[in-house]
Amino acid sequence: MKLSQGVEWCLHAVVLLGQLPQGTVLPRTLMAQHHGLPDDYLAKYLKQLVRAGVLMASTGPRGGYRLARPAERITAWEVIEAIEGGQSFFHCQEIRQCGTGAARPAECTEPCAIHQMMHSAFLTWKDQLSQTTVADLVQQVPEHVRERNRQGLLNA
Amino acid sequence: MKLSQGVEWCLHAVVLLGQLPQGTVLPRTLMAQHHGLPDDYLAKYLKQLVRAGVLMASTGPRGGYRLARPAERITAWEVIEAIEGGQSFFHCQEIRQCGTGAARPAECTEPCAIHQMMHSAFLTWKDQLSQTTVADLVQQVPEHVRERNRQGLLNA
DNA sequence: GCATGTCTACTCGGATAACGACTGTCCGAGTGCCCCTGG
DNA sequence: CCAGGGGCACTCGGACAGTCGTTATCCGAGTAGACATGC
Repeated sequence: MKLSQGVEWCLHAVVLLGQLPQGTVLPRTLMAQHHGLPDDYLAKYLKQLVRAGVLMASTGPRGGYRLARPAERITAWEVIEAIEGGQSFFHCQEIRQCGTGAARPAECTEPCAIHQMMHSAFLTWKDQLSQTTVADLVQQVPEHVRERNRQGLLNA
Repeated sequence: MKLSQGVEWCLHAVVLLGQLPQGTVLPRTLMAQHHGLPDDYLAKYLKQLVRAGVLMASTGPRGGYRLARPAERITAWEVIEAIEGGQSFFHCQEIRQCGTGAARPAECTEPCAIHQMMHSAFLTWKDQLSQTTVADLVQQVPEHVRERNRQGLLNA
């Protein structure tokens, strides 16, 4: 099992936007070149971020993507949710109710122990990612790198 | 992203073995019938549990699978690790070192913020599953269900 | 000089192939038990 | 009646197709700005 690489790309894209002055619009081409990513394929994922309300897109000259909200109010989980769908990666098939040892529906009023454990672990994972904002990630980028990125992107 | 269904099957299989007297050997056919699973396909996953040292297999008449250790000393994570590989589901591609905005290797002595966050969340997930043993899961199965399973499987 | 209309270049969005992993199935290898046979 | 050997049924293990999701790519729709033109 592995996450789509789009998760990494989108997180980097959002962090990149978070390094620029609030409201800055960045064309996809620049983003892709900055990280050495295929422009067309990156579009597939950024589109999903727009749908999820994380980014806003504008077309035409001087168009591009910008953060839909201040970086402090966008969590890493929102980005992952937009790409991966946000549902638990464990899907209980209720096999306890199948086969010769099937439990009766009356005995299955609540999820089985395995389901509960997996769901609990997933919530822990999700919660941890929900507590990290894009602003937190931006702050961990060294200042001189941020400055270099601003110079490279705003003057382009 | 989703976990292989083999994870669910194997967890149920291990919990089922944990309900029987210690050292009980159960043929795969019975296991599959008990949960209504395809026997041949289940083999694919149980094999991996044997390789990982979670189960022990014996062939021939009266053969089958049994727990390699007492249920108290087998964790849920071990089962998942045997099926899914145990590595983090986030693979950092170091795209910060690619493209026009590439960081120099000297600036990348430690993982990037995104990598650190994802890895930390993964460890939390993994640790939580490592703290749950098969015995814990067995105890959450209602006693009358356990008794019914014992009757159904040992007398077969 | 200014307003207006058109035209061009730029940007995002949706639709369409190629690849790989998970899913599903088959047959062969090995082993322990049972039964038959001979003493 | 007992010991030994052969046969058989049972079980796991590895190898081979099918299906779905991720990956990768292309082209079209729409828009904002710039330029030329007429007043």
